[in-house]
Amino acid sequence: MSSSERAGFEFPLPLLGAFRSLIDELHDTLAESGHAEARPLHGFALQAIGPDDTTASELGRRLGVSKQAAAKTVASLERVGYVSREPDPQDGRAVRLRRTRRGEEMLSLSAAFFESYHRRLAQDLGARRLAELEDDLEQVAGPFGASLAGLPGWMT
Amino acid sequence: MSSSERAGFEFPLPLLGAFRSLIDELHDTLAESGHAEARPLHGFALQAIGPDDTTASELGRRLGVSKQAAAKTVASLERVGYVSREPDPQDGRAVRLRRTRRGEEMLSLSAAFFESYHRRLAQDLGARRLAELEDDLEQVAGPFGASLAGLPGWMT
DNA sequence: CTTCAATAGACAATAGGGTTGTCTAGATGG
DNA sequence: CCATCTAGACAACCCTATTGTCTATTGAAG
Repeated sequence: MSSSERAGFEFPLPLLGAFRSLIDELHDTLAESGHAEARPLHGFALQAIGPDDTTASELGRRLGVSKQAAAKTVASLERVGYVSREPDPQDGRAVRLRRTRRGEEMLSLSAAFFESYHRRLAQDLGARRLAELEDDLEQVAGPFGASLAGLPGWMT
Repeated sequence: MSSSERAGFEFPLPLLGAFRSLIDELHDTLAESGHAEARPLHGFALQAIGPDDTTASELGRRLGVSKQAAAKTVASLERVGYVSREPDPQDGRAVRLRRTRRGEEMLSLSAAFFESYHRRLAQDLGARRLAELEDDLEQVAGPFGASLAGLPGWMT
């Protein structure tokens, strides 16, 4: 019944708020587990890199940013020890990126947090409501559901 | 039944994706209505300014950023003609910000878009599902539901 | 084998937006 | 009247994004 009172105006902010509170909570948890330097972008970039080797250019394409921007993200990842860079034996131009053990650990901790968060939601909302929430969100998100191309700077 | 298959991992992206696709669609619509220069930040800032006069410092407090950052946002708003600046007759230090007619028009167009988007969702999801979606999102968002303090730069 | 287009990545310049620190002018209360 | 607070301007600096330019290497076509 609350929705009949709600204006269309009030729909977007909770979407963003839910995302932010979720990610903020994740990084609080990560910080308590020895990953205080982790930034939200790191997790997304590490996932985009994937379990196998990649190049900075390819990462840029996956994230939808320029290769220069990707290179800077990689520099940040390397600085905190989440990614290693080694020359490509096959291609003299390329530098192969690989997630380090610490990078993998960060992703594992994130996955564990998301699972726990998910279980908490199932308790708070009920399994059916959570299932419907996820279905509806995917429908609303559409093809953007899995991309975060050029998020920083997107508002401005 | 799809949620039983879903990992906790897959929850955050649709939240962000839904928000982005919504805002992107809004700005496509705005661009077609003669507001091509409008940026997402403008809408949020104009709403924070409110229908009455405000100062840049107050805007900074409302958005949760420094007054210098707010001043730059105001400069951007003034550049595209969404806000006017006039000296405060009561307070010699202050500069009163006021939304211009064009700023109000941008907000009206946005409101109309959100209403239309909302109606479309009600059709696609059904009124009950939409109501539940909104309730659940607000619960998940928690106190962050209405704030966008320091969004740019938050990821990094 | 040589030439030439495409690619990886580095470097520089530029554009924003964020922050803190400093400064002046005006408001305010003891 | 003076001490303190506030608004806003200005500067310096950090960070990320962009485009443009450059070298080195690859790979394919002549």
